[in-house]
Amino acid sequence: MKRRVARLLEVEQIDSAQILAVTFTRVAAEDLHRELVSLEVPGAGGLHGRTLHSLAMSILMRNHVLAVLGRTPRPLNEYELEPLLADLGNHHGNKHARKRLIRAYGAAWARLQTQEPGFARSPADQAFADELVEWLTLHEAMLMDEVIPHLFQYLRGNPGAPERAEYSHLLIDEYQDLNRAEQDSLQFLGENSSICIIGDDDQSIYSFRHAHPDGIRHWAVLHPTDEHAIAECRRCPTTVVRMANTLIARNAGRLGGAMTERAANGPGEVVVCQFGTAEQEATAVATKIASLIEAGVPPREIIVLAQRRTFASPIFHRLRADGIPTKSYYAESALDTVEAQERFAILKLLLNNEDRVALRWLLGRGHPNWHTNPYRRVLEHVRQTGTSLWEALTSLSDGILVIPYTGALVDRFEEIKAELEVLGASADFDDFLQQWLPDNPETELLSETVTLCREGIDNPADLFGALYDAISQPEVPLEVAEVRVMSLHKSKGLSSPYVFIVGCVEGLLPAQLGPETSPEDRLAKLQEDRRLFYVGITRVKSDLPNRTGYLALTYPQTMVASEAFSSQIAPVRVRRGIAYLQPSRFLAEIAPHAPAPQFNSPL
DNA sequence: GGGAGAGACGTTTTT
DNA sequence: CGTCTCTCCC
Repeated sequence: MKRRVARLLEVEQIDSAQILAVTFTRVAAEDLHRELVSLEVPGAGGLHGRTLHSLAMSILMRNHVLAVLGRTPRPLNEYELEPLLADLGNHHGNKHARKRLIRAYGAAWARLQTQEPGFARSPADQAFADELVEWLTLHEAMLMDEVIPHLFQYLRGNPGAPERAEYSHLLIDEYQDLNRAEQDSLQFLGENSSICIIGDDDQSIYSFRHAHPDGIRHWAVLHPTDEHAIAECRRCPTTVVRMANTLIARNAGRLGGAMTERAANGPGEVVVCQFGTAEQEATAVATKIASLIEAGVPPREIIVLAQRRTFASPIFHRLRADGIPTKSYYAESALDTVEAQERFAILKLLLNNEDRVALRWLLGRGHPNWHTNPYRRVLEHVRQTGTSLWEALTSLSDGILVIPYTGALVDRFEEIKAELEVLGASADFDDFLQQWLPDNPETELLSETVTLCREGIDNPADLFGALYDAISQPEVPLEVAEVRVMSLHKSKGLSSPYVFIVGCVEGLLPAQLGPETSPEDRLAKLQEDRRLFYVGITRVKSDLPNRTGYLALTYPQTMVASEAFSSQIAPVRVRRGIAYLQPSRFLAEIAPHAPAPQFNSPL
């Protein structure tokens, strides 16, 4: 991608404004920009990689699309989904089903690669969408996921949109991770351009957001294409390439064939080891990492991949305890506790009484059903009279307005209002901070974030802005110095000379599926999990001349049953609180090229 | 609105 | 296995 951009700029003399480079993540976008700058090609520094979401948002804002629809670009925080889900009511199915519907709506209802995006596929879907949009409109907010459906509708409905003719060259990275709505939106943006897509169907691992490998597989069938296959695996040791080839060969409909080994990389070292318990597994991994570091391996060259937090945490804590610099990518968000969420909501409401989502969250907080019924009554009044939520509640509180069965809600409102008054009366910013966020172990992470971004800030509005950015768009350091502990999903795009994959057990890799899952879905998910494992093992890098690459695949025989259940790992059987596990079938699949498994031995 | 009891759920993840 | 969610009833 980088080299193509360089060629367009340098050889073909294309204006950088005519080139659109789209990436899946913010990190990839920053990465691309950094690489382009380092190329020292004239104009390359002016080209920024963009995520599809940021591009969508700027197109929608530029064209006042949301304003015309009566929508407000106030994004919902993750935790603010709770009252929304409660208010939507269970005639749409249980909470789980409602979440799934929100996700499908965010994919513009194209759940499958073969489905055309843009319209609900059933009256039930449509009814759900109507209710969802009504709630969001009334609460003057939107879901992050709505950006794509809105972009798609805008581009489809406006054949004359300037954006459809803005670019002469489109470059799209990680194409296999895009769902149909995203693919089709990009198709509109590039309808008069040369399009270059980059991706690997064997690394498609985002079906939960309705991205399927068939998207990239069908590309060349639908568009005249000049294909460039990259067959040689330049990164991995030869043993790993062989393992990966036999593994992925079991998947159907693949675009490419086997990867070619690069003999110069050397065979590498692969270890497969079973442990009696998950605890022993964690200890062995941590011990091996400690000895590697002892031997002079820089911590940043070691990654530990765990598909569940429950496998990641003990290793992370053990390494930390040993004084080894370690970073967990499962790290908690500052808004993980209800207490922190409440502080954040109070701040939002203090800055804007009309922040209806914050107010709705605060009104329902702590109640099993979020006070759905009384809230619905108040909302009905707001809807009919066109007053604001804050005004309606103030009138109720003052007794000017009477709505039956809303007593508990009004009591709660008065508490909130009283707290806002106290905060509004604080003497100065320090006093305000003390009042707003008193010391509390439950809000410790939020306090830390406040400390981090407090510099130069002397009012609540700026504090909120800085906090919001710090929480929703955390800085990703370009250079890490630590051992990294992360999920297989997060590891995509990384490579490292030392890779540990822990918890390689059946029921996790591949994952357990619900009893209702259809045979086709089962097969599709099995193949996706196989790709996930494939992504994991191919993170190993031969870093010659020093290192030929090390991969450890480990799995426990038993683990604490409650942990297995709470992290959706299907045990073979459970006895006295202990879950018994079987090795991942993927280990059997790579067996022809992998070493024989060891038991309880040092790695 | 609250309590009791039955039943479902829990994960990975991007913007 | 432990907790949350849902339904039913008062």
